[in-house]
Amino acid sequence: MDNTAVADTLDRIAAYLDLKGENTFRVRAWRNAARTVEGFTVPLATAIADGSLEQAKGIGPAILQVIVELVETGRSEMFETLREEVPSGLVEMMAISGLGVAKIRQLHTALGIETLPELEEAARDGRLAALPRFGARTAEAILKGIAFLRQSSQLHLAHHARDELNEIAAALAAHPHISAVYPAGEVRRRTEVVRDLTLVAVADIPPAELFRMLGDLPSVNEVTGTDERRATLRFGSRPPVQLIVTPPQNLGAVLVQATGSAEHLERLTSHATERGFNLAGAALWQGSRFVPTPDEATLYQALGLPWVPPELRETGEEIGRPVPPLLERSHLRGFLHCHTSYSDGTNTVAQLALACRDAGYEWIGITDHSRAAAYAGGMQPDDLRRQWDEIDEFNAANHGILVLKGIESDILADGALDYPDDILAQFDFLIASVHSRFNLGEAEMTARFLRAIESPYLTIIGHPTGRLLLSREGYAVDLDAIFEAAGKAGVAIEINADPYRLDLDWRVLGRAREAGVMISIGADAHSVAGLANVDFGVAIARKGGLGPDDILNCRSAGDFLAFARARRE
DNA sequence: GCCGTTTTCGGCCCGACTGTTTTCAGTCG
Repeated sequence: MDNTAVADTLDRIAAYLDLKGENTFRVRAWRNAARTVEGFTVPLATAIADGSLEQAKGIGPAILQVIVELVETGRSEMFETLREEVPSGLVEMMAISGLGVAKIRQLHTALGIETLPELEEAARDGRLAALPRFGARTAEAILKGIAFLRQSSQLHLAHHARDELNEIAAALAAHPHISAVYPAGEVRRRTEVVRDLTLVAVADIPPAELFRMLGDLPSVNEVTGTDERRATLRFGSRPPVQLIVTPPQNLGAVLVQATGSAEHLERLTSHATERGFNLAGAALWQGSRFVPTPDEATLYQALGLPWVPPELRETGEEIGRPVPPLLERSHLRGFLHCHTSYSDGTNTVAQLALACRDAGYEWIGITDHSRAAAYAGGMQPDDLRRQWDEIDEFNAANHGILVLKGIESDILADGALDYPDDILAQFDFLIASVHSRFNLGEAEMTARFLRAIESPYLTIIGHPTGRLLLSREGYAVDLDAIFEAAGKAGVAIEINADPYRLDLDWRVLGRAREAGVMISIGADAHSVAGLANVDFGVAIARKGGLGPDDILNCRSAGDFLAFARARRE
């Protein structure tokens, strides 16, 4: 079992214990252990062997034993027992906003509710609202929550979808008749959520024959919906994957069509038709002449068009336009937005800094939570002084990366930042984010941001809408008003690269740029493993058409500091 | 369940809002 699966299982154990009414600190211990496991950048088997797992904070004998069992055998006695004791529907209900374990337990005991459909029925027929401390509004909120959950369950977060596809692609690539496998669809276009998992395989035998052979593999549960070149495969309990098979001479045409979007393809097809081509099937034809397209560039070229990077294939308007210079990971010189063990991260300043150095960054901005974020171990003034001393000491030792002193300050309800100015003045830069009071009206929320922007110490606005993909809508806020104010004030706005956020949305990046806003890529890393988030931030910037000149992290440390200081003078 | 020590138990993450009550339990970040 890999690290992610182990972390998921630990979280699930925590949920079961919680639902059983266990001590909350015991529950929290399992949740914390899941976060610790996520923070490991080496496979857990390695961490078990070299003793580093045992040494890790939050991993005691009981949890260690379960992790070892999971890694070695893929299952856990404790987990299996819990799974039999607690109905799985109750765990699903924990994802409904407004429903916590206490209420779920009450529903279970009082009404015998064990599944989402049963919950929905009780919310509709009035039984739920009649319970003590429930009511009509709660029933309403739960129905909305169920609807949201249903919708979300059809979708995958980008990083989950990518991991699924990569694993299956690797397995398929080992097949003797498959020479290459490419992720396609939304995963390749780097959308923030993904509906369909699509792979393109290049094979040297007819698709039907290949599908038959794949169907005989023990890891493949099901091959369905077969037409002449596509089938839906199910590997074990994983979500279904659409596999499209092509000979090498049509790879370009097939990959373009498998990648989409529908709007891009529609425009591309009509462009082809106007020029006497036909792109409807699995290949490109010019009249009755077959046009080989061994890669995508050949296809676009045949149609007299520049190749379009997959991230930009959305509205169709990108066709025929020159491709703008797009951001690449290698352009980034600075790493921004990370949490250390001073607040809710799992690694030290030095561990994060050295990992960033090894990943090729020149500088890193440390941004732990400010004091109002008590739930996340927000920093008291004493903590700040200790961290600043630690950073000074680290920088004095010349480790080959510069550490900057930052903070992720809460934006309080009235728009004030979370420390007095004399403390704010001592940071090299500031990220400021909203972490509470989400349900102000749009006008009040917007005013809150505008007031924060007035502070000369603010450098970057963090995760501007507060959305959590597939679990929480962003709060109501006038983004364009914020763009305008930030652009004028010289305040940057973050693309939060946490794959659960990806906030700003790529669809609004063009408007931010037009308003003169600098964009920063904020990893929101809570461990060394979180450094990998940056890849998602880069993808979102590219989808929004942004290049290195638009991105604050592409500056040298000196230029970044000058950007922050310019506001204070 | 884990941690840390003035070690083998006591403390661990807390403050504010929401919908329900009519004083507060439950949820959230």
